[in-house]
Amino acid sequence: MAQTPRYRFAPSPTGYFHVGGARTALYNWILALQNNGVFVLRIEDTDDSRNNPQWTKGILEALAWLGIDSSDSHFEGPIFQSANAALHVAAAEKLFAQGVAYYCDLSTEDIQKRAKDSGKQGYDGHSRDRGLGPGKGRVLRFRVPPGSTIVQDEVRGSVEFDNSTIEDFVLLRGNGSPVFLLANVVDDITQGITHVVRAEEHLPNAPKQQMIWQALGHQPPSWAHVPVLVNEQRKKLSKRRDKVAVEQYREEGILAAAMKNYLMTLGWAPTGDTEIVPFEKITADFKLGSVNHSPAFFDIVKLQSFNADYIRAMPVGEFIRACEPWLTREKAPWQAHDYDAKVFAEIAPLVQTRVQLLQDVPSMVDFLFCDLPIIDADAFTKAFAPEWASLTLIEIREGFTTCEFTPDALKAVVEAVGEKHSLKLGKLQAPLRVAVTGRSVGPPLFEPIALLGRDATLRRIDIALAKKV
RNA sequence: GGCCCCAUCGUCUAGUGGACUAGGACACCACCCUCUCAAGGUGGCGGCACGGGUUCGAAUCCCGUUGGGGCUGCCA
Repeated sequence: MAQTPRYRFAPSPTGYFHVGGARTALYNWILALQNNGVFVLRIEDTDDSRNNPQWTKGILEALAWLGIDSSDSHFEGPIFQSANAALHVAAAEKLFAQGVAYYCDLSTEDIQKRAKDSGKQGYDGHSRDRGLGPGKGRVLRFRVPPGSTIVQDEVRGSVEFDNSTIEDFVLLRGNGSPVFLLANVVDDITQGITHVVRAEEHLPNAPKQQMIWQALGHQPPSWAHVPVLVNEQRKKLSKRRDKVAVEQYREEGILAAAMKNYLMTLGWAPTGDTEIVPFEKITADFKLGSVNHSPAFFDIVKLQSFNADYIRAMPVGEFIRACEPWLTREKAPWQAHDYDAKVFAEIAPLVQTRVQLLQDVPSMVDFLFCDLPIIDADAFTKAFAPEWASLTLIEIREGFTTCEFTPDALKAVVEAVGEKHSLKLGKLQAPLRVAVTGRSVGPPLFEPIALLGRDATLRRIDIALAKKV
């Protein structure tokens, strides 16, 4: 008797894939995995002029990046809503035939005028009993019955709506096309959806849609409205104002695992005192009933912290592979033929603990692959300000010409110069670091210098000294 | 305005009437470690919106106030 639970994620392809959408998709996906159900991906591409196939492709790619795609047997789709237009219209006609819906010929302006005259907001049911048939410019409206509608919500409990506060809403536009409210329900019915898990902004739609389900002769699904994600102003995340594109975070070098983990800590938390946990634990622990009721701030700083944690936890080999797109693409700050994967592999462990985003990697190693380092002027000035700077660097250069070119030997040379001048290594290395790497901060110095080789190192020191004098 | 939802450190959360001196994480600060920067370690700062109930006992239950949010389209 227990039927397979069927969840769905139904984005409309009107822009970049939103992190809030990703979170909703994740919830549905996890629930489907957990209950051995099905995750239906439905692209709601009906008639909106904003739709574009490019966005659909983006959604598919972003979901796949998060591990949600047809390679898993729980996945079904994508189904395109536009392909089912005939079913939507048929359902509308059925509702009209039943008398549950009626046509109305009032224009938006007419309705506004009537509302203004009567002092009441919204549509007043003017055409309820006018017996109008279908016609050009006429919309089909749902006849909201008296009484009240109770929505049983898995995260909020039961929510009651007084039907008198719900106006007779539109089902079919004047041009005959179905609106979201209808198309969404008809698709859910025909696709056998049993659980609707979506963002809280849809809660006011739930009573209307529940009435459509019932009028069409079906048991409504189990509803769950999860809190929205907000920005620092506590407003719902918007594509216009906020940085919400999943694709963009991916481009910056956020790891899918970090994104998934972080998203799941918004409005919910895994059991125990640790929030960075394997996805398997999240899948095992997650419960709709324990989802928070209030909006959550999407904190990019914390996301990045999660990401840094995930980066550090990677085996080095995996880290090196993950960095590759940022090192070999045309955006890399060096000539392709100057890049040496072997050299990068050598210092990779040193950069791994120093980046939050994969896109931060190139600037940490560029001095190894560019002919000459990109000198940071401020850092240079500051490093060479002390009177001992040039003097000690000349002595270090002396040592470098003859010493063994290994990290330990190089360090010994610098330490010896330091002892002679009573300077700590921390201070003394500053001019050397800027001369060789162009910056005052970066990975430990002597390993990269050894990698760079004697000739290149001496040349950089000479150039810095010449510039100074 | 109307309808609906919500309210624990700055932020994300744990907490489901006694184990709460309210726990963890991010951020911030200090110290330790250290060739810079990180990482790591230790410690610190910081919260139950307010007012009434109920109860032997309330962050937890009820009511009110205040504050925030969502919706209010022939968008989805």
